[in-house]
Amino acid sequence: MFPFHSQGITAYKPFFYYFTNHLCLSLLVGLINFRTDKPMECEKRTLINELTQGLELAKQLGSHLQPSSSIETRESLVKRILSSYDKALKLLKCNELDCSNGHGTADSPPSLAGSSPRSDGSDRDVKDQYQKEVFKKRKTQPQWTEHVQICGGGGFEGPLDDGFSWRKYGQKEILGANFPRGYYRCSHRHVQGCLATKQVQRSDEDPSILEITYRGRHTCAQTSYLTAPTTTVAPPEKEPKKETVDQQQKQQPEEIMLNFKLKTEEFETKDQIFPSYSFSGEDYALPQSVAGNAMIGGFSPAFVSSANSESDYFMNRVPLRGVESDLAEIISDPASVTDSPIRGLDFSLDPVDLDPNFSLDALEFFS
DNA sequence: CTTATTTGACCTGA
DNA sequence: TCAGGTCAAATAAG
Repeated sequence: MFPFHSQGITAYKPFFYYFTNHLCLSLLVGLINFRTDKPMECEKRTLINELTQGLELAKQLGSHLQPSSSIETRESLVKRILSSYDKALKLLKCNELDCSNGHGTADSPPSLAGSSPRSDGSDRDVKDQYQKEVFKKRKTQPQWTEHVQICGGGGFEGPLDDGFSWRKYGQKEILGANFPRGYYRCSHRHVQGCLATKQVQRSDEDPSILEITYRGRHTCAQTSYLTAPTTTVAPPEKEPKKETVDQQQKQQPEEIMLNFKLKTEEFETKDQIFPSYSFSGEDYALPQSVAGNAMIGGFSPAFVSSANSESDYFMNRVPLRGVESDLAEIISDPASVTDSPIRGLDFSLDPVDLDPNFSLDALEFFS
């Protein structure tokens, strides 16, 4: 899979520099253009964390260049680096798509207030129309898959607490799969018409790996963004202990490793991902503030805990029965009224002319 | 009582 | 026709 497998350490070194130079830089170009709108802080932090972790892992990779280091170790590091940068790229790419499509494009569902389920007449028509709209959108929504490996033990709440508020709406046995697939949608669907969904399925090959397929971007005003402190303590486990796959994942682990894979958002050319910038790569230094955000094991503590903070916990309690109560929640949340409901990243990817000797010290930009 | 999850039925697209 | 995705009544949990 990797060039150093067959050609040894010497062939591997350029590969390492390839990571540290080109990958980091192309992503940082996006970050440099990052506007600092407050609601974006969480995603910005996530992006920085991903890049920071990538850099740290690349450093580790550099220290494993000795022949004594195992290929497995190096391969693991490379995978994790790819994971970090893929995720960062995803954030950048998604935002770019959102910008080009216009932000508030999420259609709110037709009002379902007062319509009884599966009733006949016009209510049924409206409902069918909405459902068709959902199916239609499903095909056009961006889709990507994360592979999350869970290891260790502890209170990690896993992909169900990825900073967004999800509600499980179904579980299905999948043909040929050993484990059922769980279906989740954004808790704010009925309030704000957010059509983001995700599917969680345990891998057949390695049950410790969860394949999480996200569909659609959140167009809702996730209150976690508004209230997320940078460091919080997770509230006590509130989830019931049940024997479903998705429940089990919550009781696993405090350390996870992300194996992020883009499925549908392919980049057209390598140059898009790896522009031909060059700089002296090895001698980079992270500013303290950035390094302080470095993740341990995959998720930024800030990001993971943001959805678990006490304030968030209650802010995320979205009444799900009845539009009236949903509206009441919006009204009671000033930010929902005054802020744009769109929480997508808001930065540009305009081309930037870079000094060929550009150094990663430019990270100070973000401190 | 309120809210979240479960689960069988229904719907859609291939 | 069937597999996958979604809905919503029933049920569980707090």
